[in-house]
Amino acid sequence: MVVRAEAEPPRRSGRPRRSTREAASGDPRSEILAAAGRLFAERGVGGTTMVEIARASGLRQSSLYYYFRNKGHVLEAIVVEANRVPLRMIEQVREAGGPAPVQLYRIIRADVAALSSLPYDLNEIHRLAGRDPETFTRYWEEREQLVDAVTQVIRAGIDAGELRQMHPRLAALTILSNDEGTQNWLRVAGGPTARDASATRAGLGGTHAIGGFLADLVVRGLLVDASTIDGVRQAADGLDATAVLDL
Amino acid sequence: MVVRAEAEPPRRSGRPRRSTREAASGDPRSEILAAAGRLFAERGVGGTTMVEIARASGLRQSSLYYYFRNKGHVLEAIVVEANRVPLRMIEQVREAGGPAPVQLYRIIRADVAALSSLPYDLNEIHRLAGRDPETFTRYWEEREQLVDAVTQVIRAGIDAGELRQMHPRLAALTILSNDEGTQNWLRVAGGPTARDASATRAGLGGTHAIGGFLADLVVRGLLVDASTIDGVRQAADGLDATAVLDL
DNA sequence: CCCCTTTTCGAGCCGTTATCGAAAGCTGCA
DNA sequence: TGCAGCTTTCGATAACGGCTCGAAAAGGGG
Repeated sequence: MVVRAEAEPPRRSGRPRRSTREAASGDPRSEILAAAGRLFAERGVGGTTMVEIARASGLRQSSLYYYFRNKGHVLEAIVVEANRVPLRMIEQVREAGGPAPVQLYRIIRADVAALSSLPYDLNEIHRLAGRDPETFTRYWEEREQLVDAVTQVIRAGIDAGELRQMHPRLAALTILSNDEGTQNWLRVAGGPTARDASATRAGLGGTHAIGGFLADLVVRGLLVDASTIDGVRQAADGLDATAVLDL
Repeated sequence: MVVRAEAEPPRRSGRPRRSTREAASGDPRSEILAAAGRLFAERGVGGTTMVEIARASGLRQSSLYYYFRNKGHVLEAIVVEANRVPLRMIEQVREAGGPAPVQLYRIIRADVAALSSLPYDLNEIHRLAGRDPETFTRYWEEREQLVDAVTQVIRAGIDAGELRQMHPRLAALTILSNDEGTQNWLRVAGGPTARDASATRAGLGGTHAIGGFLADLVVRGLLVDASTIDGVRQAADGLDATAVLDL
């Protein structure tokens, strides 16, 4: 079986579709991804069948395999974005400069918001990607970059004497997994009763506020002088107000 | 279809098994759970089939349904323990008394260790339980108790003027999800390369050390006077050294 | 006009969950 | 002794999901 390459050379000829629906936009590959993304978000990866994805993109089930080797590869194509959004954000924050604690504060707050606004549950992805590292090489590479970036910010803070002495990578991993953990209960919302994120937000504040709480907590815990947290928060607020991070 | 009740009235008669293996211990129900537990731990829930569970407990696939309505109920029966272990631990810590920050410190450190030593990945459970709240009622109830308990500890700390002013439930949720997040990367170990928890521990310390790091970070972030963290840690160390928490 | 390439489809294989009815023991009672 | 009823196990099979395969249905170039 040969799978249609990602970078498309020729196009459009072939046997006509039985269903004409959704022939709208350009290439089928993107349409499949769009449809799959919607469905994964709605019902989770495990809860979505290839037949459903096919129907939603105007194809028959078996035609999907012309574009993707299997279901995992459909997911992979969607999910590279999951790490890229936070990566871009961190880059922007680092370029903006400023003291390490302020950078860290902004990173944490924005990361929580970014992860929470992903249509799918990052934990599900994380698990699936863990079970099939071959398919998800890109995912793991970019996650590693994420850890590296945060590690460097922390190291800089330690060197500048602003952050306490600690194992920078351990701290980075802890922070990132905290962000993911927070995303997780924002999504599941602490129980089956209030399942969607908006319900949680109503009770406890938006993702910005909740991310802010986490950032406050963590950065304060890392600071050499905890009392400087107020200045850090104000600086972060100022920067986030002016330079809107485009996610 | 009638499922054999959980509390067993009569027992043992019926058609003999084709395979005699594993007729060892008492009731089949426990044997199934034991086997399923092992397999879930080894290959994850999704990666384990009912045929495998059956074979491992000396039965045929269809016989499992005499004891459990479906695969989800097998999982549910195993997984109630997931919340009970931390619950018992928190109770012990609270009974031991002492300042709220110390209690919190001990709770966080022990929770990370407890979650990490679970044979299965709590995140997978969390997700499955979220998708099927009916089956997992007990799970959610006990998780709610967990949140409540931590909330109360925090509230006590605030009232005593030891912890900063904050939304106690928000803080409790954040802390618990951080523990879960930490468990998550301890398990997946930051990437597909070093997949088992021991590999991670080798690099960054045991679950006790990593839990300690998180506890340090979080409690310090919550303290009114961050400089008291050293006393808190020492108190916690002392208590954990003497009164060994039985998990 | 016919062959080649591209795209799509239908049929079907295989593995998994779950159901159903029957088989195979045991127990107790006529 | 024999048989009726209960409990436990099994085999067959339905339903469904992922994935493969070979062929059909176009368009384009010689």
